Amino acid sequence: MSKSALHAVRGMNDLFPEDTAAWQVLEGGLRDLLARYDYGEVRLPIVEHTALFARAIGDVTDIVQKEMYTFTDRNGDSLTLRPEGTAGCVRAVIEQQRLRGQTPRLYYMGPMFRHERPQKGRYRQFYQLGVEIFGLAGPGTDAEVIALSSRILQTAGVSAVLHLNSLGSPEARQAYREVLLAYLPPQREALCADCRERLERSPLRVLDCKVAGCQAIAAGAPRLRDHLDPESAAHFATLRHLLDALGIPYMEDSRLVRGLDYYNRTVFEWVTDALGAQGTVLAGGRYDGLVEQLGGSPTPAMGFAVGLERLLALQALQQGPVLPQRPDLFLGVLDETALAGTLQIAERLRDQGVRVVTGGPAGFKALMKQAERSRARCQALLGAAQLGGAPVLLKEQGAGAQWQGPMADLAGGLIGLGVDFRAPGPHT
RNA sequence: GUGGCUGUAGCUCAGUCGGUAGAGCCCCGGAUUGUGAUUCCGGUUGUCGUGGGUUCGAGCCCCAUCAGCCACCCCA
Repeated sequence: MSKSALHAVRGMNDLFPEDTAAWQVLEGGLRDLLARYDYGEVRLPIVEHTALFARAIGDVTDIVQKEMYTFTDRNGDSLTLRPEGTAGCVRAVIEQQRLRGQTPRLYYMGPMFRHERPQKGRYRQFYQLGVEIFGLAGPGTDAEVIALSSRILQTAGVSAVLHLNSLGSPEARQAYREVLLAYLPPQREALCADCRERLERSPLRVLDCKVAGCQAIAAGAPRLRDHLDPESAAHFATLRHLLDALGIPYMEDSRLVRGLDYYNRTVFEWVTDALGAQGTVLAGGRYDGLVEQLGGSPTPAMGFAVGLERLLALQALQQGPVLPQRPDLFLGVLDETALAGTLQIAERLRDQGVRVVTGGPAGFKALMKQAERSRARCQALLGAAQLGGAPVLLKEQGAGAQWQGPMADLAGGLIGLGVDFRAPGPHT
């Protein structure tokens, strides 16, 4: 395809009702769930000043170095399409003074942008649910947040494995980094090319390299959990105890190191092997230093993000497809002269909550086909005769149950056929 | 950013040695029919991803490019 105005930008997808049905059901379920944990929605800008992401995420991370959609606006400011949500959310709570003696529990759902090569489970515009809680430092918060993350997967009807680790305090992490830098360089030649790079930038990442040779070296490396500061070790121990008490199984994964710089202490990921290479469905952790780093007063915080495409992909795999809602009634117009009357009837039925789709004017057979394609529960065809008072034949599609009566009683006919349009829907 | 595979009708795909574009499904109209099936008749399927090049002639060969898929990297 040529790079024309008629093509969506690479890695950015169009979603039609076949797809959005599952999205809407999921989003509705997630909002209900979040309300039960007393999280409130924030709607934040999709664009922020570039410097915010550089400062929050870390200058040397891949996201900042090569994945951001950055542009200069008409004022000459450097702006960036958000590659993740935490930075903007932290900026907002500082700027809007939400941290004075308060402990906001916030969530957001929306698109994020990263300029990466698209593949399964990875897109340049992708959607995340992000959850953030501020002002609470205790392990009970970590446990509750992880419990919430577990319920999110449960709400989607999805199963995955929880990986859990503690990065300790920044100081402990720095000290451990030194330990690693004493252990790894002598074996430099045995490491893969990528890991030799990592030695400079991010030695902790060598630990979760997939190359066999590196894994062997990583297995013999000093472990982070043996180098935690006492407070972090106690925090982590309590957290594990609480998770046990909540009945949430986890896998301690000492090689779990999140990619963003701002994490400390608890980090966790829900991982599946069913989605190919992009197995992380939900991930997050504690970031006690970030608020202060961005100019706020010192405030502990934690949060996580769920990749909605990945969650839905896993759901489709484990639960099957979610079908769009079916209309209750297809109303076909047989004669041009019946058009106005049919539209009036349709409007009246919609007043009563019936999901109505109309078709025509068209020939008899064409209407039957349209009715079938509409997936409506029931169908009725109206011509001049029916509008003139002749009985209307209401049929349940597929099943064959029928009702016959005056046009004004169509709603009653639907009820007679077991179509309960009066049940409150999710949006009433 | 790197690599492998793939782009032909709305969908699934054929297309031989380089010789004017095909099938099935779907869709539309009609016949038959008991208000949708079956059967039958007829009809539209199209920038062969795009742009160049070679050639008398390119869906096919060459180059470039775009897109999709998968993996690396990284991440949700």
